[in-house]
Amino acid sequence: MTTNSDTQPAKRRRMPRADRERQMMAVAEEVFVERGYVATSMDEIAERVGVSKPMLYEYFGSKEGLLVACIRQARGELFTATSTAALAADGPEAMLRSGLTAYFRFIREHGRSWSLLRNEAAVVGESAIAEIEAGRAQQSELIIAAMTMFAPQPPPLDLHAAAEVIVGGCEQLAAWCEHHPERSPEQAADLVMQLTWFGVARLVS
Amino acid sequence: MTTNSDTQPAKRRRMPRADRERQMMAVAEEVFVERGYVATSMDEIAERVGVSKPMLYEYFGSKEGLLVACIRQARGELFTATSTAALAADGPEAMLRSGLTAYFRFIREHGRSWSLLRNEAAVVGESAIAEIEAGRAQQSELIIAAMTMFAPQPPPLDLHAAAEVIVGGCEQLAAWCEHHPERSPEQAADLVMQLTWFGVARLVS
DNA sequence: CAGGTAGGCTACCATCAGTAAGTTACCTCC
DNA sequence: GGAGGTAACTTACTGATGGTAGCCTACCTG
Repeated sequence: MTTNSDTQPAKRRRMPRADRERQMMAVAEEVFVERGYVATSMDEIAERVGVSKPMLYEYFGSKEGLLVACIRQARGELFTATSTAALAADGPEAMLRSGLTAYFRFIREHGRSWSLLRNEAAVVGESAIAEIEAGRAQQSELIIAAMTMFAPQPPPLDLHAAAEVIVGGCEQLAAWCEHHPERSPEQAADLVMQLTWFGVARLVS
Repeated sequence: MTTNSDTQPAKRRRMPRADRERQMMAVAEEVFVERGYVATSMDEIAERVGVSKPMLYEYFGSKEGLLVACIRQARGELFTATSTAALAADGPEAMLRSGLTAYFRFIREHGRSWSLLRNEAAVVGESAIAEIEAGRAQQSELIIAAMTMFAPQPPPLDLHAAAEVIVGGCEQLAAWCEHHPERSPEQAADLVMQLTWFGVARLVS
């Protein structure tokens, strides 16, 4: 059952490291989401990949390392989505709105895996938390950069703090939206704009 | 070493269940914060309490149960702090500001344990996440209640969403403030007010 | 002081993260 | 087309740890 040996060509083939790593991460993300980090065993991931456990350790070092790799990839995708959207807009208000919209769209599409990875990270220890925090910092700095782009003076410390509030607020709002699917990503972005734009505009005026 | 039997009076004494539970939770919170949830063993908690492992299972059912109990207690304390502060103020703006200030003060004082418990929760599975979410919902409903108190019509759905944003934003800002100790709880509360009050006021007008 | 009960213990199991040491498919270079 | 090096891969194990079964005993009540 595990090895599909009914047709001879499907024998487990060797695979270049990069490909195998991608495959492992895809399977790992799936299983982590399905079972949760603690309840997931490395043996199960290995079995689903069709490979033996030491390979996972060869490539990712530890269970935590595997989780961190999954998080890092997800965060890279999220950052690509938001920064692309933001940079395509003109003017600070449009940039913030575009970035927010892209954010809520991304979360809606990758919602399950994203929230799981975000949540499960903390249990692991230092490195996974650090990875999550790095993701938030990335989003926060994107906001700061976009806002500062039109207000050349160095950003006030309050802008950093405000960016943190927005990032945290969006995260929570995205989670809330999962239970309120009638709210579209655009509406969510609009609400954050209505709630905070007045305050942000004053900081970058 | 484990049993301090050098002086005869210090023999391990039996203790009523409620007291023992409190003691266990205090020790567990300490160890969870110190090591992180995954790296903490029930044997270690039991040893520090001065009791054997099955007692922990007798009282809390599982490692997860113990964590959930710790989180629930912390969340109760936080809610007491914020709701007391908010209800002592008059007028929606003062209420929100008081609640926020109390929140950031509480986090600053119980910061380590709070963030750890919050973070570590997710790794466990359903019930710990649920506990954390319940805490956020509690704060969010407090905000809604305080705002609605002066705007008798039923709260618009946007107010719910806005409350979620504020709760999430405060959480993130509190974490950020740990790395920026020059910012006082009052300043943090003030920043959130400046950033969001305009938007909130429009919802409850 | 009998004796019930709640608090407590020892000793164990099953699972799972992580590792050591060996095997083999595939590619390269003669 | 074969030698042989290397990277992919395996089997078989260990130690730690969450969780449990079954027994013991301190303390209180009568």
